[in-house]
Parts: sequence; structure tokens; C-alpha cells
Amino acid sequence: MRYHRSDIVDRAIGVLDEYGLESLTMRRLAAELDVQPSALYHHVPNKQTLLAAVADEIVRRGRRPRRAETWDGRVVELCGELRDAMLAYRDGAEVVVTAHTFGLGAREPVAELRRCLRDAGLTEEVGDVAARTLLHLVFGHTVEEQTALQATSAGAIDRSPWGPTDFERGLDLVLDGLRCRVRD
Amino acid sequence: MRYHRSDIVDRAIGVLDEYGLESLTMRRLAAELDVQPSALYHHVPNKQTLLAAVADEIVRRGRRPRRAETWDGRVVELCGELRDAMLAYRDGAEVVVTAHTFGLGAREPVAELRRCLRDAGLTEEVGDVAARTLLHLVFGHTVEEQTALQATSAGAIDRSPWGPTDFERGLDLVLDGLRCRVRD
DNA sequence: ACCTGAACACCGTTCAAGT
DNA sequence: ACCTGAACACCGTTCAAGT
Repeated sequence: MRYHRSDIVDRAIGVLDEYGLESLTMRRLAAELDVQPSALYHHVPNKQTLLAAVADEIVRRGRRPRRAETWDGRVVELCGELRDAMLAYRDGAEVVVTAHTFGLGAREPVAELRRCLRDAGLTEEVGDVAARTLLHLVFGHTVEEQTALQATSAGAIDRSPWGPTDFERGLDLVLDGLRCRVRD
Repeated sequence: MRYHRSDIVDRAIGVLDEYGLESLTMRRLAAELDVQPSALYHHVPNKQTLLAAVADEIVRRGRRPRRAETWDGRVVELCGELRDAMLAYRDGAEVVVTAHTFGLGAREPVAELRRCLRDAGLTEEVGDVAARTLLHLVFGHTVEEQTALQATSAGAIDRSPWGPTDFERGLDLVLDGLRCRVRD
């Protein structure tokens, strides 16, 4: 039985979660699949593309049903889902953010955020700026949070400065600004 | 005449700006200084530390005199200065953000931001959350902006979606939320 | 103290050759 | 079509030896 692209991505996520991003090399992944490094290039054009696929899959696996009925409740839900998705795998935030930086993968969350803000009655311009702002917030916070979490679990620092509500508080700051504009 | 640490950092910024982050290798930098790669390790313990020093220097070179008299004007000034500092060198945003992610370098801007928000009368808690939120915003926006700018100058895309006021608009969103809290 | 030269243990990627 | 085996052109870092 031969491998498919999804097998490579699945195994890549396994290596990522178990050994971290710095250990996720093409050679290491190939060894894990009992295959020559060159064999991977029949399923994926290069490492960057593989990492983008990994990022997409991490985000996809974190999807949850929508519950909130207000637009701002939905924003909190969306951002929380994205954060949890990234935190679910070691170095997940790093991978997703890097992929997004290069314009690859993980485009679905920002699209959904934008739709949500448009439905709230914001202009296309304000909605787009707000969607990007919120995404930057979620990305920045989560990378920092995950770095701190992984540092503490490695025994480097004793306690992290992250309360469970720290994320929501940053979010609320932006939402306050948005709620003003919605009412206009 | 022997090299000093600052010579290595200066030259590293030169290589970064001219050839980009992917070309800034220890071996390339050594060649540029007409020295063996191993010689660099007498001035810097490893590449990560060197990049943190590069990040600090990029931020330091961007410093400008303070003019604003209101606290929110000062926040805009501070964030604008940091953005301009990172945009001044090729891949500058990437380098500064990465260093910050690993808890190295570029700690001064966030400290100044925090002082500014405390002086505005915010509680220590809200001020800290806000300072991090603003930093994430500046970092996220600027990395994206620089990637777009460098892509267009490489001829990949024709026009960028970044108006000159796009940055300030995202900032204003957060500032609106903060201004509400200051008045309480 | 600062640098050289050589080595160690890796990378991502390509490509002819096999099945 | 999918994989092997070998190679190419690199990395960061270490360390004995020189001056």
C-alpha cells in the first residue's frame, strides 16, 4: 500500500506534536514513514507547502459547531476556536502563523471572521480592518501563550502570567471599539 | 584591527537588508567579514543571540524624539515608531517579531507602552493586557505589510491592499476601547 | 584573546535508475 | 506512478592548533 498526501500530513502533525517544529525535517519525516527523503517529493512539492497543509489541517481539526447568536458572541467563539485549535498541538501556533505570513493556508478563519463582521452591519472597509486586527490579536497572543506554556512544562519557568481570561480581555478591548461603530 | 561584537551586528544588518533573512547565515556573514565561520563564535554565543542583537539594534536605530502630549497620541507615536523601525530594513519585522517570540530582545517598546498606559490612569491589569494587545497588533500588521511590500517590489503582485491609514485604523479600534475605560 | 582549519552531524532538494 | 540510492550544495557549531 502506497502513501497518500494526507498520510504525509498526518504523520507530519504526529512528529510535530511529539518532537516539536525544529525536529520536523523532511529527512526525519521520511524516516518515520520508512521511506527515502526523496519519496516525499512525489506527494508534496516542497517543505513550505507541506507546512501550509499541516497548518490547514490543524485549523480544520479544531472546528466546532457554532452556538452564539449575537455577532460579538460569534467573534469570541471564532477566535476562541482558532486559539484552541493552535494550542492543541505542540508548536501549532508557530506553524499556523508562519503559514499565514507567507499567504499560505489558514485562510478560512479570517474569511469567516470577515463575514461575521459584515453581517453585524459594519462597512466593508471597517470590517476588513477589524478582521485582520482580531486575527493578529489571536495569533500574537496564542504564540506567546504557547511559548510560555511549553517553557513551563519544560521546567524553565515556574508559573506563567496567563490567566484563563487574559485572552478574552484583549479581545474585549477590540470588541468595545467595534460595538461603538456598530451602533452608529 | 580585530572585530567587536557591534561590528558583527552591523554587518549582519547589512547582509539582512541587502540579501534577506534567508541569506543571513553564519557562514555567509563570516565570508562577508573575511573570516572563518568559527571566528564569529568568539563574539556571539550562537545565531539566535546574534539575531536578538540584530532585532534590538533595528529597534534602537528607529528611535525618535517624543512629541505627543496626550496619552493616546503617545501610543500612536510609539506604535508608529516601532512599525517604521521594522520597515526600515528588509525582513526587519520578521526578525524583531521572532526575537520577541523567544523572549529575547526588543523588550523596550512594550515597557514604554506599558508606562504610557499606566500614566493614562489604567489599572496595572488593564494596562498590561492593552500593552500586549497593541504590540501584537503592530507586529502582526507590520509583518503582513512588509511581506506584501516586498512581494510587490519583487513583481509578484501589482498593487498592495495597504493604504497609508490602514495601520492607524486598526490602532484606533483598540484605542476606542481603551478611551472608554480611561473615562471610568 | 582572537582566529584558522578541519571536522561533525546535520539540512532541503534533485535526478537517474529501478519496479 | 511511486520509490530507491546517491549526490549536490549547503547549514550551525565545536575544537585542537596556531599567533
